[in-house]
Amino acid sequence: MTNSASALVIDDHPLLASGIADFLLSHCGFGQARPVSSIAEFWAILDAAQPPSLAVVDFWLPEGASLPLLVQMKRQYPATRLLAISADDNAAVSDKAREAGADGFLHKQEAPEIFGRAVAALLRGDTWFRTGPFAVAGINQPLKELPVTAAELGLTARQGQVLAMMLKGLPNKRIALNLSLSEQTIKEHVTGILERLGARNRIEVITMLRGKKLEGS
Amino acid sequence: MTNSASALVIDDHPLLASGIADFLLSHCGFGQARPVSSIAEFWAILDAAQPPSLAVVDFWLPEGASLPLLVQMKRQYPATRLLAISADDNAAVSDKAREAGADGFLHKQEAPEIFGRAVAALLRGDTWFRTGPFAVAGINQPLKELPVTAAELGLTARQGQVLAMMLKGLPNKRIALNLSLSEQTIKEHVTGILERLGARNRIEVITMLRGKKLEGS
DNA sequence: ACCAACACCCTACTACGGTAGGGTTACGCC
DNA sequence: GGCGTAACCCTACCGTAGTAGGGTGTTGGT
Repeated sequence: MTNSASALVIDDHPLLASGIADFLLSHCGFGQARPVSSIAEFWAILDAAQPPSLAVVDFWLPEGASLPLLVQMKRQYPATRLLAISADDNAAVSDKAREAGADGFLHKQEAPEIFGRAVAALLRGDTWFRTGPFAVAGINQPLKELPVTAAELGLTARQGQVLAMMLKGLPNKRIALNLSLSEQTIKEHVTGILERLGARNRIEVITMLRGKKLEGS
Repeated sequence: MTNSASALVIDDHPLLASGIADFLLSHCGFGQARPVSSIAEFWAILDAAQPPSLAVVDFWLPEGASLPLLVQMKRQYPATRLLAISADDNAAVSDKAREAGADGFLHKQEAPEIFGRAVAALLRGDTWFRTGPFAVAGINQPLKELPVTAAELGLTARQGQVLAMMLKGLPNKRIALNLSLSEQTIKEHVTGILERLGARNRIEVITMLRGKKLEGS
């Protein structure tokens, strides 16, 4: 074919967008591959030029902008193949992308070889979504959690242990059993934790420490 | 200088590692820049060759492996400059990296130009950590949250509204005020939600839906 | 020897969360 | 019309969460 494929790669990490664009040029036979890192730039290029054969879209664009972007792309440029990419291995993310109109989805941590195969599949008109044991995974995938020590929060060792179980959603009674203490003692530790963290109840603590994980389980 | 700099780039996203390595070669005057995407490969290369001038380390390596990696690198190859990179703009992450021995830290979404400046600073022997208003930001940064609709969870519209406030940590009384309903009605909606999601209490719901965000605020 | 901090125990109380049972209105469907 | 469902209200009950107040023993610092 004389007409080589063109691509637009949008990711808020410019280095990754460049890396992918380079890969498309050097390994996938693309004649043009342009990396962009902002939504505005993305639409500006589309307005000014021919729609590309392929658009690679980061799923986690700031403010959840990727889903509406996919929807609008599908509506406005149905000929452009849409490949969504994401850093986390969550089946729900893949489903969301497909619902929004993506023709394919894969993880950023895939080997370049796999990436190339997915791109080829999309250009052929096929789709590319993982199925199998992976897709069964339910609501909750291991999220990345920043480790925090009890000391960093100004808590004693015991309070740290109690807090760790609180964050798992355990009620006082079960925490007491786990630590072989009376429920009352747990309540006092909880009161201490609330005071220290400036929370009114355990629920505020949980929402406040979302995404953190106490060191030592 | 006749001796050009060498680098080792570790990131579990091969395309990003390659992108960064290419950038070091083409824009930062590096004579060698090797991308790797697994810990094992990383140490294997270090064992077999001269320690590089620079190691670029993704903060969110699987299983939280990056912090121990930084610590051991600092101990074993103190001459190698360590640059940690991360996708999220959380001050706590930067602090953690510094504590673990990194000489610099920056976000993946930084412009390549900034990235180049940070690399240059590290090679000079300087450090590179952001300070300023950014660093003041406390415990919680906006996390990426996968949007979910009430319908997807099998909930009615009202239950969805109640659930959204539950996930913010609001008590029934305040939810009732916000919706101009009696507290009792809220309790019934909560009971319905618990039943539908198979949870025993609201805390289980919150931990179960960690990282999700109900659509429509 | 003394004091402060921590950890542990107790009783007693208030407030919030959640369930059960019973009742009203409004909407859409067969 | 009759039916189901969702939404709204009420009283009543029970279990958990959290506070207050008072007590014991241990540890580490001055």
